[in-house]
This record gives sequence, structure tokens and C-alpha cells, in this order.
Amino acid sequence: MARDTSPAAEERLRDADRSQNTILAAARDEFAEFGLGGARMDRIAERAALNKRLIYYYFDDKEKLFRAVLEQAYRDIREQETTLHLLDLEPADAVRRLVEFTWTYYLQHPEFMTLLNSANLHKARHLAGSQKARELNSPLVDTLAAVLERGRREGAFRGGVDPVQLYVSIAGLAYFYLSNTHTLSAIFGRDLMTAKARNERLSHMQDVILGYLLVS
Amino acid sequence: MARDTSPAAEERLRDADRSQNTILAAARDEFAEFGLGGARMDRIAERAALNKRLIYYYFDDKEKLFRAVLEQAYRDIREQETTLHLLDLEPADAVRRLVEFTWTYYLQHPEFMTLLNSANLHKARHLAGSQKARELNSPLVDTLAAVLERGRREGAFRGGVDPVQLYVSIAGLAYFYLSNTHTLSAIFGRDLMTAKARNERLSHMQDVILGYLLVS
Amino acid sequence: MARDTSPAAEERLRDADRSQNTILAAARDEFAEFGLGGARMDRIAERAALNKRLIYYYFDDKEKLFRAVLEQAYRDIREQETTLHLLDLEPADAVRRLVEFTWTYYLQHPEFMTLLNSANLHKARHLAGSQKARELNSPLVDTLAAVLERGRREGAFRGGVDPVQLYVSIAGLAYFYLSNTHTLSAIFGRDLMTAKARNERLSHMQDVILGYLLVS
Amino acid sequence: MARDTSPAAEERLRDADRSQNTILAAARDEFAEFGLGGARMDRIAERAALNKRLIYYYFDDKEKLFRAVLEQAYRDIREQETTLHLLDLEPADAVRRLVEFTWTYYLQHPEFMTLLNSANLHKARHLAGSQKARELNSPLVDTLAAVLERGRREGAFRGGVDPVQLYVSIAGLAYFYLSNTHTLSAIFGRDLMTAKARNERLSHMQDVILGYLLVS
DNA sequence: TATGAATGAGTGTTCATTCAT
DNA sequence: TATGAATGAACACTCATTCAT
Repeated sequence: MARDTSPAAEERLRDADRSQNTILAAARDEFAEFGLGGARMDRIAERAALNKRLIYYYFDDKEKLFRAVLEQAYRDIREQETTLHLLDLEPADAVRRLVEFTWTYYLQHPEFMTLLNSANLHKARHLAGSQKARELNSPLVDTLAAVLERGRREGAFRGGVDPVQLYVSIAGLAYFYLSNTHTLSAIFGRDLMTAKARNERLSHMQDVILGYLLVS
Repeated sequence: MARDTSPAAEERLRDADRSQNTILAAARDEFAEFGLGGARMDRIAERAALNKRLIYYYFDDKEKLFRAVLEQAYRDIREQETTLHLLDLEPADAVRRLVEFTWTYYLQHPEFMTLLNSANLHKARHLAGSQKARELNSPLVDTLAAVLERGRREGAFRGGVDPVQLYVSIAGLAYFYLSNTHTLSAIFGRDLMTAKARNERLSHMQDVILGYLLVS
Repeated sequence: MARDTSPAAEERLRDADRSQNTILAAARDEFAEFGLGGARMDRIAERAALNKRLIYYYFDDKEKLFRAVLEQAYRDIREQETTLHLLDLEPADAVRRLVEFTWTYYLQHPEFMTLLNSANLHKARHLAGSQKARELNSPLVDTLAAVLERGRREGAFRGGVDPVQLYVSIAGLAYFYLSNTHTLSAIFGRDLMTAKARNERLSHMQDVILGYLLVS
Repeated sequence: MARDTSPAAEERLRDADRSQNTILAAARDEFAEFGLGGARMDRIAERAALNKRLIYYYFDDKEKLFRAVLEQAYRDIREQETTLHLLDLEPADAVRRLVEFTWTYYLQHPEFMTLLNSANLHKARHLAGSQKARELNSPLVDTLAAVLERGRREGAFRGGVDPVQLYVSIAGLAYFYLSNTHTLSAIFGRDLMTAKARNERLSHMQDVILGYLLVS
């Protein structure tokens, strides 16, 4: 049968697409706030202002919905990373910028960290063997490798730095501070989320990473 | 009523203590494996081989049980940290040792990270205003401050380093790698938990922290 | 409005007819496999490779669809029974043949029994007061009455046999064995559906019915 | 620990037992009325006047509950059959009595037939390989075999009769009439459950079975 | 101190059915 | 005639918690 391309059909298609995206956004917020286990399908439907049954219509079950949210989250952050154009910058600036981006992104997207926590609590079975996950993330490593290589060639950076290790370190410096900010605040008895504290953290992170990389 | 100090009463007391510890250990394992939301009181009772009702007898409810587990976890790690005697070492060695300890402790106590994740998902309300939590953790900061100060005085370390920032960085470098090992492995398509990979991570972490601290 | 008799309209009509028959067959299979309660409208649509909405278009709801399936089933068996031409045979042969036919028909149409079970579970409200059902079945009783009467007149059969009772008995002998074959096999620990077992059952049934009817 | 045999403990034990039996009876009625698929756990709890959760506490899930009901049903009928003392009667009387018992039992326990129907709809997977089911039913076959053998030895009965076949026939004659009484009534346009009709059916059944067995 | 029995409020999921085109 | 999107009511099952002893 010929594909129906009438305006009405397009409207319908757009509706279906819109519904799926609405659900996805609602689910992301719910999973971020309560984790995979604590999330409630009822609340997701409520957030999306759509019938709960529709979630199952499009995403089958909670697990698959979570997987879809997770993949979308990775797609989002990697997409934004590509706008940094790190290869156009001096190596040191490129690294400084990546640290800043990572920090800012986590700060503005706390749901990303919660999603990762949930995924790891379940041993990332939602991502296991996901070709898509790997494809999405390899460009970042390639870019970082190129930056490190150029820095080394120019005599600015130390050699022998594994780009994966470095990326994990950059992410870790931001992640731990932000993801565990509540326990850290309780433990150290000081608010880590004031504007001043946040600025200091970013400076510190850049100092640590560049202090490590730069050959003096 | 006067405190009963007869042998029989003591016996009973020891039993009661033992039951509480058994429950606490079972709960720690359950919370670690499934998170606060995913943990089941039934399973905790089963793991402890004790009647479920007894858990409520000693800990009132799930929340309070979680709080008890969390406090116990902090007590454990800080207790072990005091055995490091960092003040007896050269500053650089002390930092190297602290990095190694943090790494090893997280590696051997993955439940610590999961507990923190759960606590933070719930905005650490289990620790909110906990005097005990602060007391438990201040010695660590004091010690680290002393190490940094001595390093600076001796001209080995850079100045102006906030011990809290540094501690968060050390923890973050280990935490992110280990807590998110499943998603990272899926994303980067390489096993991060082989013996070799683990050794490399520790070296990298020490390089980063000392590369940052040491004045060349 | 005048009936549209253009070729195109006829074409559409044939399509409509075909769709209804496809749905009916799919529904019969689904009801047979899962019973009325266990049948799923979704699966019926899938089996028919037609849109679910179409089922409602033609049959209004599940109940009415079941009724249609049931009537179709009765129509089928009675239609086949008329091809036996029992009145052309000697009375004893006619009975033997009817027993064999009943046995074979149930064997080849197990769905018939499941449909009856479902209908009776619901107190046959789908058939209640169905003129059609009665009309469909009275010829059989008339025929059987004629056979019995002739047998009695010829001195071969005993008298006073109610054709309805006899028909119920013939059906019952086959039905119970086939409809409950799974529980019977489990209970008696022997496979009742081997070729040998099936032949023995048919012989036994004929022996029972003719042993009862024939005057020795 | 020593078994608690105090009156209070016994009371408690009895309560548990009573609850289970109450649930079992309620479930039997519900399954009988609506079949396995149509039965509702909520209604079973309501019938039993017990909390729904308790059903799961004792029987795990709907399937296992059904299995328990089914086994109980077999236990009941076979238990009653043993009270017939068939071996104390003349062979012809024994058979007549068994036919009557079967008829009366089905009449008074229509749930038994519905349960069988449900079990067979699901291919008797609830009984599959059930040692218990076989053990429960073999005495009946043994008894019937003895009756047939004695009848043959005394010259009253024909030889070569398989007791399993005969039992299936007796049951089938009653079962089909009673289990399908609603469709049969609709189809033949006559009420099959009046006192007169029921008496006639029993006579007919006895005539059929003995007409077959007796050597004239 | 210790335990088996019991419960109310959810929880993810399913189902027959309807809407809109 | 035909279809993809959407829905409300249920459904089997679960969970933290309490009762009664």
C-alpha cells in the first residue's frame, strides 16, 4: 500500500512522535528523581499528561523505557560535546574547555548522573552489547587522543596519557562532587553548591587536570 | 528498674547485639545490591536468617535501618583511614598512600559506593544534620590539611590547596571509575576490571594527584 | 439508497466477506486454544492479519464474535452429518457409522469441544433462545429417531430408546475421552492418543452403543 | 528450637490450617464458576473473607492455587468412591452402583467438571507428572478390574473389557450430559435438568452400560 | 527476645474497546 | 473499508508494616 502522505497522516505521525517524545522526557525526569526502582509508571503518565497505557503501547515495559531514556541521554551529551570543536583550539585550551563543559553539563543535567547510577546499579544490563552506545562515544575518545597527541608533539603535555583514563578522570572530578553533593555537604558541614563553591570547584578541577598534563 | 547484670541477662544482651549486627550486615548487603528502593525487607530477614518482625523491633522501619547502615559504613571507612598514620610519612608518600587506600577501599567495599548513591538519590535526608557524620569525617580533613601544609612548607607542594577539594578529587577519581564501571565498559568497549586495568588506574590516579600537587 | 451492483462494489463486498471469514477462522482458533476468557482480541487480529478495529466493525464485541464462531461451529458439524445418509443404511450400520463419524469429527475438530466448554461455562447465554441453534440440530434428532424406529420395527433394536438420550451418549463417549485426554493421561499414566489407543476407543464405543441397542 | 505445643500455638496452627482450607474452598467455587482464566483473585479473597495477600502467602500464585484445588477435587471424589465397597456386591449391582455414584457425584459437584475443563484447556500442565494424581486414581481401576473379572468368571459379563475404557465411558455418559447441559438444552429445546429428565438419564446410562456388559 | 499470621495500599502490566481520520 | 493512536478499568502480584502471642 502506498505511504499515506496527506497532511492528516503527517499530523497523525507527528502526534505519535510527539507522544513518544513527551513520554521520554517525562520518564527521564521521573527516573532522574527516583531512580529506576523508585520511578512509578503512573507518575510518568501523569507528568506526560498521557494515558499510562500509551507508554506500554510505545515502549513495551519499564525496562525498555529506561533503556530508551538512557540512550537518549548519551545521545544528548555527546551531541553537545561535538559543538565544542576542540580540535580548533590550542591543546591546553581544549582540555580546559572540555573540563568546563563536563562540569557545566553535569551541573545543568543532574538527571544524567542519576540515570548512570541507576544503570550501574543494574550492572548496565540496559546497555549491554549496545552497538549504539559504543558508536556514540568513540568520537569523543578519538578527539581527546588527537588533542593529547598534539599537546605532546608541541612539548606542552606529558606523554603516555591514555585518553580514556583522562576522560574518566575529568568526568570523575565533576561527577563525585555533584552526584554526592548532599552527603558531602552533610559530612563536611559546608554548602558545596553556592556560586562561589561551584566556581572554586571548576578552577580546582582545571588546575588538577592541567597540573597533571602540562610539562613545566 | 535496676539494670540486670546477671550472667543470663548478659547472655541475652549479647544475643541481642549479635542479632542487630547480623541484621545490619544483611541490610548492608541488600542495600548495596539493590539500592534503597530496590531492597526488600523480606530478603534482609532471609539473609540474616532472622524473623522479619525482629528487624522492626530493633530498627523501627526501612528508613532508619538504612540510616544505621550508612552510619556504620562511614564509621568503617574512617576507622580504617586512621590506621594509615599519614602524619608519619613524607607528604608526597602520605598523599600517594591515601590515594592507594581510597582506591583499594572502594574496590573491596563496592557497597560503600552504592550506599552513597542511594543516600544522595534521597538528598541525604538520612544524614541531614547528623552531628555524628560530621564528627566522623573532620579528622580526615584535619590530617590532610596538615599533610598539605607540611608539603608546602617543605617546598614540595604547591600552596593554596583546599584539603576538602583535594579529598573530593581523590575520591572522585576512584569512585567514578569503579561505581560506573559497567556503563564505562559498555561505552568504551573495554573491560576496566582486569588486574592490569586496575593497576593502570591506580598509577594514573597517583600521577594526576601528585602531578597537580608537586612543585617541579 | 439503491443497492450498488457495480463490479467495483461487488469486489468490495467480496473483500468484506473474505475479511469476515478470515476473522471468524482466526477467532475460532483463538477461542479453541484459550477459551472465551483467555482469548485475546489482539491475537485474533494478529492471526487474521487484519486490523483489530475491523473486528469490532464487523462483530461489535467479543461476546458477539464468540456467538458467531459458535453458530458457525454447529453449522459445520451438522452440515457434515447430513452427508452420512444414515437413512440409506441398515439401522445397525447407521448407528455404527454415526458413532464413527462423531468420533472422527471430534478428533479432527478439537476446537469444537473447547468451544462447547466455553459456551457452557457461560451457561450458554450465547445460544440462549437461539432459533438458529434449534433449527440446525433438529434434523439430526429426526434422522436418529427414524433409524431407531426402523431398527425396532425390524426386531434388531430394543424399543423405548430416546434419540436425544442416545445422541448425548454417543457424543459423551467420544467427548469425555478426547476433551479430557490430558487429565486422563496424567491420571491413568498412559497415553490415550496413540493410533492404537484411538482405534481401541472407537471399537469400544461402537461395542457399547450396539451392545445396548441390539436385541440378541 | 523445641516445637511449641502450647494451646495458644495449637490455636495458631489451627488458624493457619483453617485459613488455607477456607481459601481452598473459596478458590474451588471461583474456579468452578469462572474457569481458571476467568477466576479473580480478588473475588477469591472476598469469598474467603480473608486478605488477598494471604492467598499468596500460602499458595504463591494463581497457578499453584489452581493445582491445589484440582488435587483436592480428585482426592474428594476418589475418597468418596472408596465408600462404595463395590467388591462386596454382585458384579452387576456393583456396576449399577458405580454408574449411579458417578452420576450423583457430578450432579452434586458440578465444580468438578468445570475444574477438569479448565485443567484440560491448559493441557493439564497442573497435573503433568503428578505422582499423586496417579496414586489417587489407580485403586479405582483395580477395583473395577476385579469387578469385571468376577462378572466374567460368573458368566454374567462379556470378556475383554478394559476397565479404563469402561470407566471413561461411565464418566463420559454423565459428564457430557451435565457439563454441556446448557448448550444441549438450547439445541434440543428441552430442559434436561428437571427431576424427571435426570432420573431418565440415570436409567438410560445404567441401561447402556449394563446392556453392553451383560451376556444375555 | 522472637515469630507466624495477617493486612492496606500500591505496582507494573493487560484488556476490551473507542477515537479520529 | 480500513487503520494507528488513545483510553479507563481491571488484574495478578508485591511491599512495608502490624497483630497477637
